[in-house]
Amino acid sequence: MRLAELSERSGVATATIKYYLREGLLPPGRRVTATQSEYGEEHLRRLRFVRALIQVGKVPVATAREVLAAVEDDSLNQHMRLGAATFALPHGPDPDEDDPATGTARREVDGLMAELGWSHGGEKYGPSPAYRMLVTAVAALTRLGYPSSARHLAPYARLAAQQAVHDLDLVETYDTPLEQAAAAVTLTVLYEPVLLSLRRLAEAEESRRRFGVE
Amino acid sequence: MRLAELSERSGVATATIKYYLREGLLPPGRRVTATQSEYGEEHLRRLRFVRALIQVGKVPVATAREVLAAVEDDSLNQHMRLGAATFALPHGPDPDEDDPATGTARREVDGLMAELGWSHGGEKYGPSPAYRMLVTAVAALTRLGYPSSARHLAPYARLAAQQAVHDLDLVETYDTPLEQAAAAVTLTVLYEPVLLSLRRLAEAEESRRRFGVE
DNA sequence: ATGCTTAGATAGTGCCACTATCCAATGGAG
DNA sequence: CTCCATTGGATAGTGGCACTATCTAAGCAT
Repeated sequence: MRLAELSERSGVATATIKYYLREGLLPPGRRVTATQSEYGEEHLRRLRFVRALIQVGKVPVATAREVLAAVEDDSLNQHMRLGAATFALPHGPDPDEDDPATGTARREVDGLMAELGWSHGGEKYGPSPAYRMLVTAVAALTRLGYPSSARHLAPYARLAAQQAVHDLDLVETYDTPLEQAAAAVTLTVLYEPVLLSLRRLAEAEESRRRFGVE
Repeated sequence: MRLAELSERSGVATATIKYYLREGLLPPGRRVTATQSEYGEEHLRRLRFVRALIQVGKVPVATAREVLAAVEDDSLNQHMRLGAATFALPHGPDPDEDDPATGTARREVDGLMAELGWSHGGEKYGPSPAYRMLVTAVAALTRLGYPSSARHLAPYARLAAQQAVHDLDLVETYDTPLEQAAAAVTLTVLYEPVLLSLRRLAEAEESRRRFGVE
């Protein structure tokens, strides 16, 4: 298949595919002549994955490249590989250490982690992006005076733990480490909008139940 | 308090505050002279809220304005007010109706909604943004060959319902409709990074448990 | 009275994800 | 065998967005 067909079947403009090739999100095709390359089904699949990461998962192009590299890095063991992929994911601004609310937030988060027996997720490489993201968000809530103590967060954390069990069950249905790593990234990135919208729908339902006319 | 102090106490540059005033995210201060205005604690609070929406919640400026308008629109009843606020929130690209995967996704989502007894969330105003977001995300998963049937999604939906119960419990701790609406937006927008990072931390924990070398 | 601050207007910046244009080299249609 | 559409590759341009910088006239503070 040549560029035009790849574009046709993926719904991505040829100029954009060239851009992704330049950026290293797609491997080059098999060179046939000086001006033609041949692309296979694997390119199509990869292109769809990249598109989903960028459009649905809102992952920046540069980040997508790092995530894909981590997924395919076979110098890592499986736990590290999954970690590397999720470490590269977008995670918002770092905590503002000048703000006293950050200190408060950190103590609550640390308390929560301890209560649940979770590790900070990054003894070797510093706190994980997810941990920093959590501290930032909790600090913002704290500044606004909304409840964000370990006690308030614990029920949500327990629900998250149940999500994670489902997530990893699904990952383990795949056979090869590479497929597993790809599945883990998909689960983390593409399931996020799914879970988010499910929660919003559930909130609407619950709101109708409590406040709804009708 | 004058502009400089508002900037000082919020950590937001004066130029940015002027920008927010121009964009209607902040009400103008009380005019003291032709070139001075006085701002109060309420401005500070509002500014912090706006900042949190934009920086932590990644809500575009134009969208933040709409959300704030909906929260303060007292021509709506409470359920509608909460709905209007969340309708305005960012929700990604609309489903691609040309793609057969979208049809498949829609059927699964509709089946799931029926199974749970949820309404589509928008009989009067068309499908809700959350519903469209869910269809888009499920279609993307479908195209990539990942499981996204109603059967797979149901456990996550049930967890979302539990989150929603906690969410609305918290909303109901506030007395006035306005505070409740503000709390609902905060919960939807600012809790999202919290839940997201909790899930990622839980995944890391579960991954360590299953794959981890210690 | 004089230097700092402010409101308000306008223009510029930096980043990002594309998108458009060119060129030389094919390659397939007739 | 000729000729036009397509390709890879290089480079430059676009549009959206969230600021950010500059300027001016008018106070206020000392």
